[in-house]
Amino acid sequence: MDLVRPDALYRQLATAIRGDIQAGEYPPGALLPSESALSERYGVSRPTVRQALAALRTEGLVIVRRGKGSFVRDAATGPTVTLDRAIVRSAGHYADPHGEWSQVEEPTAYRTTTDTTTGPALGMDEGEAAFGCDRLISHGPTGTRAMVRMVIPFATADAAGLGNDPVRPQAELYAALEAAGQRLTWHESVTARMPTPDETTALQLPEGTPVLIIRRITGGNSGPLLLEETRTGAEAAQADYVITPQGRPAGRKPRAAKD
Amino acid sequence: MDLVRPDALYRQLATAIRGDIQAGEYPPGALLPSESALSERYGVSRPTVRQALAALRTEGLVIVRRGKGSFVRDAATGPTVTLDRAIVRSAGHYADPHGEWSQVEEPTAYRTTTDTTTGPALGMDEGEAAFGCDRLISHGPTGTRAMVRMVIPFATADAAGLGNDPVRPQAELYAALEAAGQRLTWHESVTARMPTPDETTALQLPEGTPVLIIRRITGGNSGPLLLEETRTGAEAAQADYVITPQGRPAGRKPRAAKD
DNA sequence: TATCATTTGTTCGTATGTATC
DNA sequence: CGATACATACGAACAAATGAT
Repeated sequence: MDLVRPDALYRQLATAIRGDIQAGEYPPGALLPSESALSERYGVSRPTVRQALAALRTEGLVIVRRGKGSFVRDAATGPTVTLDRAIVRSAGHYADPHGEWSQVEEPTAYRTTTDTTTGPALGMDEGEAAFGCDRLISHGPTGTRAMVRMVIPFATADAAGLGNDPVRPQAELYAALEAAGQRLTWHESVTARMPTPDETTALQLPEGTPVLIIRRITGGNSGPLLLEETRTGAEAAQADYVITPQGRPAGRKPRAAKD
Repeated sequence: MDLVRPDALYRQLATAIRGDIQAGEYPPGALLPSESALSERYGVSRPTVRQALAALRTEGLVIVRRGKGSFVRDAATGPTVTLDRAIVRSAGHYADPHGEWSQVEEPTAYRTTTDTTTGPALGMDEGEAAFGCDRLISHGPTGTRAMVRMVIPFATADAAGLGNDPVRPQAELYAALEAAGQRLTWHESVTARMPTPDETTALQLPEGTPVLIIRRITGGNSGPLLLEETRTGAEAAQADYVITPQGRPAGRKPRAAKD
C-alpha cells in the first residue's frame, strides 16, 4: 500500500484496491471494508475513498449498495444476464481477412497465474500457472486500436507442442491444436464497461466512451483450452455475427452505407 | 432552472445543463460557464457543480480540460471498425428458452419512417414507412431490464400476412416469414455506448454503466426483412455466442461457476 | 412495531496544487 | 508574471437505506 507516487491519491487507492481484488484478497461477491474503514486504514479522507470507489464502479469491478456496503462484482454468479444467441457452426478461424490490422508494439509474452476471472473461464482453479500474451494492434484504415490478450494454460501449450514460446498468431495456435487431435469449439461473449486508466491511454479512447470486450474461449475434447480477450473502444467498433441457414455460405452483408 | 424536485441537487443541475445543451443553448464545441459561474448562477456549491459535470462527463456529453473549461462534446462519430466473427449455419431462433423474460409494460406499436440508421440497415431509403414496436422487458431472476425495438417494413408485413397488427412475438414472426417461403438469414452486431437519460431511467441503470446494443437484421430471399434492436445495461448482461463443429450440438458451456 | 447502529448518499465550506492563457 | 479555471484533498454534517435488536 504505497501511496507515494506523484499521482492522485484516489487513483493510487483505486489501484491498490483493484490489485487486492485481482489478487483474490477480496473474492467475487465479497464485501469490501466500509468507506470509513478504508479511510482510516489508508489515512485518507472519506471523499477520497468515495472517489476511488466511484472509479472502480465505472470499471465494473465493484457494486455499491446503499446501507449495505461495497461488493466485488461477481460476473459469473452475480446478477448477470446472458442473452443466448443461436447455436452455430464455425466456418473459419479468428480472422483478419484483409490484413488490415498491424501491431503497434511488439507482443508482450509473460508467465502469469489465473485470477478470479480467467480461472473459472478456463475451468481451472485460481492461481494456476499459464502463459500470457498481450498485443496492441491498430486498424490501418481507421486508426482504431485494440488490445488482444491470450491466456494459454501450460497444459494446452504442452498439448500443442508450443514449448516455452507461445507467442504466435491465433490461426497457427488453432492449427497446432487441431493437429494434436483436438476438436475445437468456440464460445464467445460480448459485453462492455468503462475503461481503466490504462486502457484509456493504450487505446487512445476519447472521454466518455466504453470499451467493448469480446471474450473467446476455445474448447477442446475435454474442456477449455485457451482464452482470448479483445478490448477496443466501443465508439468505433462493433462485433459482427453472421448466421445463415445450413449449407449455404454467408451472402452479402445487409448494411449498405458502410464502406 | 427549477431546482426544486426531491432529487439530488447535482442531478437536477445536470438535468438543467443537459437540457440547455440539447436545446442548443450550448452547441457542440461550445464552452460552458466555469464551475464557479455555475455555482453562483444556481446557488449551489462548487463541489456540487463538479458532481453534476462529472455526471455529464460519464454520459459523454461534456469534455473538461484543465485550465480551460468544460466543453460540449462534439459527437463526431468517426468511421467504425467491424470485427467480423466467423459463423455459418443457424440452429435456432431468437430465443428465450427458459421463459425468464416478462413484459414490464404493454408493447407500444406505432408507424414510423426509416431514418439514416434503420434505412440503410434494411436496404431502404430514408423516410420510408414501416411498423415499429417497442417492448420493455425484465429478466425475472435478476431484475435486469432490456428494451427491444422492432422495425418491420410494410413490404415485410404484407409478405408475412401480418396486416396492420405487427405486434407479436419474434418466433411467430419468423415462422410466418418462413411459411411465406422466405429462407431466413440473420446478421447480428454488438456494440455499446453511454445511455441517454431516457435509457437510464427505463433500464434503471446505475451511473457510469454503458448500454449494450445488439442489432439483429433478419434477411430473406431478396434482402433484409426486419430489424430488431435490444438494449440493456452492460454491467449485467453479455451476448453469448456458441460455435461448435458441424453436426455436433453445443456442449456444456465452458464457464463453470455459473449454475 | 419501533428503535438503533452501521453504511452509503448528498451537500457544504475550505484550502492548495497545477495547467492555460 | 498574474488571473482564471480545473484537480485534488480534507473536514464536517445530515439524510436515507439497511439490518438487527
